Amino acid sequence: MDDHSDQTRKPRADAVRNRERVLEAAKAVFNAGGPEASLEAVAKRAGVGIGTLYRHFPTREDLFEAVYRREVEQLSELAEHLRSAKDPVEALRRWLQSAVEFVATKKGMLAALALAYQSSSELAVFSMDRLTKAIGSLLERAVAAGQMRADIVPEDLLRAFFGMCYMHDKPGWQSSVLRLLDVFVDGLRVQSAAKTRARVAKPAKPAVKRKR
Amino acid sequence: MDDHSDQTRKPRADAVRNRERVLEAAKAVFNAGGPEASLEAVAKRAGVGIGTLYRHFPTREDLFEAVYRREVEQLSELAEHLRSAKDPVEALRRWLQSAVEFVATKKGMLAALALAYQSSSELAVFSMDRLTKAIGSLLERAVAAGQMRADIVPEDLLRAFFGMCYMHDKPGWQSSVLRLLDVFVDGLRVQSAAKTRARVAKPAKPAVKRKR
Amino acid sequence: MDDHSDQTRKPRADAVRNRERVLEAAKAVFNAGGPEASLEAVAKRAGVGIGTLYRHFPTREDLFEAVYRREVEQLSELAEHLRSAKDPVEALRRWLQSAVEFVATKKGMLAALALAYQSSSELAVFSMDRLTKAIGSLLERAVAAGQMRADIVPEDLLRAFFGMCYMHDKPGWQSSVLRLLDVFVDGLRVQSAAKTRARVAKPAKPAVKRKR
Amino acid sequence: MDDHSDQTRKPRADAVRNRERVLEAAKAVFNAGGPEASLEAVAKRAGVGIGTLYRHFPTREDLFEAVYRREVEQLSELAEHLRSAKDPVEALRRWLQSAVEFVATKKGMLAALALAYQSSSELAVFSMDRLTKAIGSLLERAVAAGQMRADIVPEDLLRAFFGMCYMHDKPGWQSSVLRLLDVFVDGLRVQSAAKTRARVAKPAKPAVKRKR
DNA sequence: GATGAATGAGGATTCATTCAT
DNA sequence: TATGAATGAATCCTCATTCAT
Repeated sequence: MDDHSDQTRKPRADAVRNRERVLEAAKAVFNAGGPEASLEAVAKRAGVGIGTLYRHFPTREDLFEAVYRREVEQLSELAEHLRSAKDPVEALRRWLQSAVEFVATKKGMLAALALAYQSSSELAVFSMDRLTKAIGSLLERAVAAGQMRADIVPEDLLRAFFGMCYMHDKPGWQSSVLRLLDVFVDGLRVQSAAKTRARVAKPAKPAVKRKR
Repeated sequence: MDDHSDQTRKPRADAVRNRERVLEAAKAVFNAGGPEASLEAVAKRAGVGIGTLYRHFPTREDLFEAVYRREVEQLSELAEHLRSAKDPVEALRRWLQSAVEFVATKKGMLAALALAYQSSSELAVFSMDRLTKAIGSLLERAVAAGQMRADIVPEDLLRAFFGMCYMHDKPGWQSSVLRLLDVFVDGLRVQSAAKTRARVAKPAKPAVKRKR
Repeated sequence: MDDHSDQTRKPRADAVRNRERVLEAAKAVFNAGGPEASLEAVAKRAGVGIGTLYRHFPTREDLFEAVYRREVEQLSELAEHLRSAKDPVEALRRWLQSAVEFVATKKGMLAALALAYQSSSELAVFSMDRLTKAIGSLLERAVAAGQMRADIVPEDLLRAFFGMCYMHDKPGWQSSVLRLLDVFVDGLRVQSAAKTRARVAKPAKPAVKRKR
Repeated sequence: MDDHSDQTRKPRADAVRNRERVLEAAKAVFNAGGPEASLEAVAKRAGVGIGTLYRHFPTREDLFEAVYRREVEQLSELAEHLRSAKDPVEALRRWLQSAVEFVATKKGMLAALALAYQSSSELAVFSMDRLTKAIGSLLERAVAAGQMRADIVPEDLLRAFFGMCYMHDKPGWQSSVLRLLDVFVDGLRVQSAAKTRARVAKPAKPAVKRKR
């Protein structure tokens, strides 16, 4: 085959390395300085020229995309694993807890979530969609099982989670958020048998009604 | 005291007027463009020279301070009014609800809260202190009455409230936040059969009354 | 009257000076480096900060405008003076000669003319219009007097003049252009019967054959 | 001669092909975007890597050279053909007319001519030399035949021609230039006494006919 | 006190050119 | 040889901030 028809020749080793470096640097820098951070700072931290950064990611959005998309996917996959858990309420609780961990580790996560709420870029739409579906599937199960109130939509939960995590600067924020999520999930539970009965007396199963 | 030694003599009329104008403009501009907004934009909107703005508020922080401090105080005072309410849990719930309203109206509020969490400026310290005390007093009563879990500190609540409000861009955010706060307060309640019964028994509609 | 209502307070002395400096520098720099020249080079040559340049002329076009508009007007006025000359052909010849001088002195002129032909900015339209009218009035008189061929429009003349001047780099270009314009005006003259006859006598029709 | 010492051995087939591609692309790109056009744009259009372009043409000038030299030669050869024409004045007129056509078709021509005047690169020197000789030979004949004024040098003519063509953007530029060249050649003709007399004779007001 | 001019640092972006593969 | 990645200089433009009037 002719060289010219070979569209995807082996990517050059240094190119791959640099791409990776830039991504790493971008995570760190966007984290520290927010999404407005200087691209030159990213390049410098990555140890590459600014031109190299631009070659790999022609626009700021492209860089965002590359940094955050995978993180969103991982969080989404986590939800899928948890769908097989026995207790649906606990599954949701665990997802939220794991998500906190996730945010703590791969901090870029937060920016991705913020993006999902604030912007309307392609990435934001993707993120919102993906996460909404992830939480939605967990929520739905719990509601269908009659263990959770039906008036909370996935977007609400996403907002709550995101919001609680958002200010993750102060030391100890993790335990604070974990406490809050705990309270929150408690609030979501359909309350005690008596309560439940009372509520069951009413129509019940409104979950199906949601547009889903 | 002699007039000449009086440091704060009659402030010139136009100076007062300009100060007010700048404050108004700053609220509007920071609201629209975030706290990074251009100070020249503020001056222009206020109809004064940039130099005038700087005379009144030598640093960006000073301007923030002047814009937001009063808003924080108002929110704090609200808590004091609610201390006299009968049901301490409902008092807290109502404070949170009112705070949402507050944020919806005087949007600068959010910036003030964000500041409280993120920065460590004088204003931030002041805000944090003030709001923590406000929420703390409500929380304390409810805990003391045995109606609320004791493992949540005021800072947690502040974070939860702030976080939930933070993404106030999408239309309908208010009702979303109100739903979430409702769930949250439910989660805060000490769960006892008696209480539950009581709830069902009594009219107890404050939360239910909202359109939900 | 209140300061606020005084829209055009006396322009600050240094501001005026700087504006003038920038204009001077711009003329020189655009001349040397063409219209693509760096604005920072202009600022540097003017001895002002780049910000100052931008304050006075927010866009590159604004600067062009300020630099060239007046030159075009002067050239136009020259045509008006010449309308009162006795011999219309000589008036046109003199205008062209003076224009060469003009170009030699205020070299920015050339750029203005180039602009008139190439771009379609407001300035270009203005220039084209103004110069077309200027030449047109001279041309018209000569044609009306039966001393000049009628198949040449002002735009043609403008192009000829502009073109001949365009390469004004080599030493001695002025005399070259003056010679050429002389030839050109000769060619514009209505040719006597005798000459015409002579020409017709010979075969020599290639030029006549063209659509003309 | 030994194959090994032969500096210009079989040029690799693809190398030849690429060279040609680059040249074609360069013509097109320089035409569209002027001589400042991006070399990467050229490479992209040629479908080769930027490195390949540089291998074939180490400097921008080299590329210019390769693109334009042949065009200049063609124009020069045209002059030689016309030397055998009967009427020397008409020969010159026809050369100029053909040159306009040439410029219209192979637009790169203009750039070559511009180069000849503005720069002093090797190519410019070559072009200037070649074209000066070409025009010079035609001019000389006409002057020698007593049909043309003797005070115009080849460089003058070149300048006139080049200048008139230079702004070849507007639609209809060709006919405008052809008209102008016609006038110009008329002006070059040696004028006779008889001619002048005749001129005064006619009153002629065709001026009114122009659209004005 | 008010004004707005001046300044320059900072950050985005584009390309010519060199070099590793 | 061909490729395209890497580099950084050059330029544009925006503001925060200081100062002359």
